[in-house]
Amino acid sequence: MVGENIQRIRKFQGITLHVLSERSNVSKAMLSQIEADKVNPTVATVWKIARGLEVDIQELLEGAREPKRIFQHDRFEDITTLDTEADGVQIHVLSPLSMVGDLEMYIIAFEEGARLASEAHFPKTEEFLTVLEGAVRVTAGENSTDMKKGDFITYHCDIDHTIENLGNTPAVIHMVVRYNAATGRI
Amino acid sequence: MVGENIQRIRKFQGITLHVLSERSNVSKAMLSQIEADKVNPTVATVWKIARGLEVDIQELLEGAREPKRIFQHDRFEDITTLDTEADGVQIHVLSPLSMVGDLEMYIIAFEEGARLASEAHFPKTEEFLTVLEGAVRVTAGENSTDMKKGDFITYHCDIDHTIENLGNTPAVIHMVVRYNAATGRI
DNA sequence: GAACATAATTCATTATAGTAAACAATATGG
DNA sequence: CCATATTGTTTACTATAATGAATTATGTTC
Repeated sequence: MVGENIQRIRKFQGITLHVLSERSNVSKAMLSQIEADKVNPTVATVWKIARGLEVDIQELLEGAREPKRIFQHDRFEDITTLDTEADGVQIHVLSPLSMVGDLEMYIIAFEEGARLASEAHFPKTEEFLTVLEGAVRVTAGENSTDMKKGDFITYHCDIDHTIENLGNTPAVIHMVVRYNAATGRI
Repeated sequence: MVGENIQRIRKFQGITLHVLSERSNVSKAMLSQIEADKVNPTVATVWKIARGLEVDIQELLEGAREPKRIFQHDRFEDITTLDTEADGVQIHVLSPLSMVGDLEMYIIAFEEGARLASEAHFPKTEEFLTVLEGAVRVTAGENSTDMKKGDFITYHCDIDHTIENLGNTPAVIHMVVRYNAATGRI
């Protein structure tokens, strides 16, 4: 997976293994083997390659998931049994009452460990979430994503979803909820 | 650096090297050496550790990384977003290109004295502005309002309008623009 | 402070990441 | 065609990542 990303970016930039080797100080033999997924590079090597390609290391690691990711069952149970509804979560409604059911905007603050669980909204409802401070984990269905300050995510929320602050500092997010009342939008 | 992050998160979770070793399938000897920065782990090993800690691998590799933007509709997919800067105004586009002309979201940073002037948008276009840091003055037509951190305003912007930072500190706002394209929506 | 338990570090060994150099494959030109 | 670069792969070797077992440190309880 890492190899595919490296090769894709290298080919896109139109540079050879030799050039990338010079720019990254990684031998072209190693680059060849990494791209062919024959070896298991160290983080230091991937760092060098990322610098040589002038991309962020996450660009190279994206999609590089471990084959089998299993949910830790004990932890999952812990989370589901917590009854922290609006406990440690402060919701600040920005949008006026006239917009309820249309387009709603909030500032939401999470204390350490706080979580906000939402049941499925009406069909085609979308949420737009921007992290203003700290970090949160957003889980919608089976998908789960960790986000930091400055990160943005949008997702359909016609399934149950949760937002939780796993860090050791308060987290603040900006949330926009749009209720797509049978609009013909994409 | 990776070692520091791993140890910090492990200590925060209150688990031992032995437990993390079981959860990650990485020997505690290796974990010890990685935390002490005595070795140079492979990405596969760091992946296993990240899974054991239930964090994203970027959490472990990060020093200070650029904010990442995620666009998730039904599944995770990447988007391209634009960043423009001119005259002390930095515009950070959050929403994906697929939403242009529909619902757009931005983080906009103003240096001291900077101002952003917008011509009239299409009819019935609305803007929703939240001040995240500092203070700004919003002028639409003859109306003018001063806003500070935490304030929220919504206004129709089918006339020229400007946003300016009159203070002596940088200002940051969150902006939502909705183009009401003759929809039957309220 | 001896005895016990638990946590983290070192030690000895194996597996493999990483390199330089040789090799193979693909052009480009005369 | 042959010669000569240019690009990517394979080989031979060295450095070191990774492991399990032994060792040292850190508590706890009697």
